[in-house]
Amino acid sequence: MTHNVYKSHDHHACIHTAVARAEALCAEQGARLTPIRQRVLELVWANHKPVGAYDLLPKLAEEGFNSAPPTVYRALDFLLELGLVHRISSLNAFIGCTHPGEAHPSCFFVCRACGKAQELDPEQVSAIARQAEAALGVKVEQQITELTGLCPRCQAAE
Amino acid sequence: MTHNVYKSHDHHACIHTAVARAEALCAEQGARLTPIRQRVLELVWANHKPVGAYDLLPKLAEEGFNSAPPTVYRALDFLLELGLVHRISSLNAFIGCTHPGEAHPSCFFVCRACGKAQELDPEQVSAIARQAEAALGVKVEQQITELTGLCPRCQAAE
DNA sequence: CGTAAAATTGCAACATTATAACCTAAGGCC
DNA sequence: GGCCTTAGGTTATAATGTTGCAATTTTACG
Repeated sequence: MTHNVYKSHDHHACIHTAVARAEALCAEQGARLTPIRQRVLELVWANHKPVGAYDLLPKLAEEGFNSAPPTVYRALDFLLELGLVHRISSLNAFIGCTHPGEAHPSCFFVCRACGKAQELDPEQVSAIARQAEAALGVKVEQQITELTGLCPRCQAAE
Repeated sequence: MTHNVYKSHDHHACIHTAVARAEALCAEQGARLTPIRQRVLELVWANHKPVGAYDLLPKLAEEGFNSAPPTVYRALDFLLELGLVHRISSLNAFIGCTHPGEAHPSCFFVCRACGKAQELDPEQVSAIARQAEAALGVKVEQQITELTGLCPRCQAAE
């Protein structure tokens, strides 16, 4: 686990790092990190909380970007494709990936009180896939794990 | 793993068992398995494929049940509450639980070709929760794991 | 029983999330 | 420049899920 979002940290650096990694990955893959795509990535990284596609629309509009649903979904699809963001299915929301570039399952803990999401070590999650493959003969192509509960701070606050 | 949905089996028995377990669980908990709720459970168990809420509406209508969205969502909420069905978030769909009554995380493999879903042993999934709790100090309340890929039959067919 | 409270259902409208279809504009390449 | 591919703009619509309230049924209990 590279980082713990429930501890205080220089969040500006998180955003900066995410953009730098995106630029590097796009250069490597011959993909274009256009202004809309970059801005959507930054907005997804605005805090460590999963963000809905429709939450992004007004923010893009404020900044003079086009902001119809297809615009933001296309940007999100692009970022998902490159592994720069993950989708949290149980929330219909999106969150920045902390280690893009390496193929890995999506595995998050989301605090139900403060909403912050922490990406988890995918090793154990991959083990589930390997076991399913061994037990059933299936071939796993994608997998997600989503945990919900209370982060340390919100447990204390209750 | 109690059962492998990718092998041929007497599926009529699956439905029958599911209803019998539901009746027992409701009796135990003082909950009411009304006609709508029972029929929704049966329809969810119609095959081993996750079913969307809106897929159920016309089937209920055919049989003379009321079939507005709230009707089916209320029935599904009831069944979820008792752990008789699980929700597959990545598909916006619902599927019968193979071992209701025991609190356990939702963990499924879904074949992207035939659509059949197999519930998996939750032990490894619970281990992920325990590790997250140890590493981050969080308290896990709910968790889901969803694997996608190809079942043995569909691998052979490709 | 009989009545009050609780649970369930019917119903209409609406909110949220996501996609389709079709066209225009911009960038890459010979 | 001319051609192709990718990206973005625009409108409409599909798919999924919820709210609020009234009517009804069931249960609890004296």
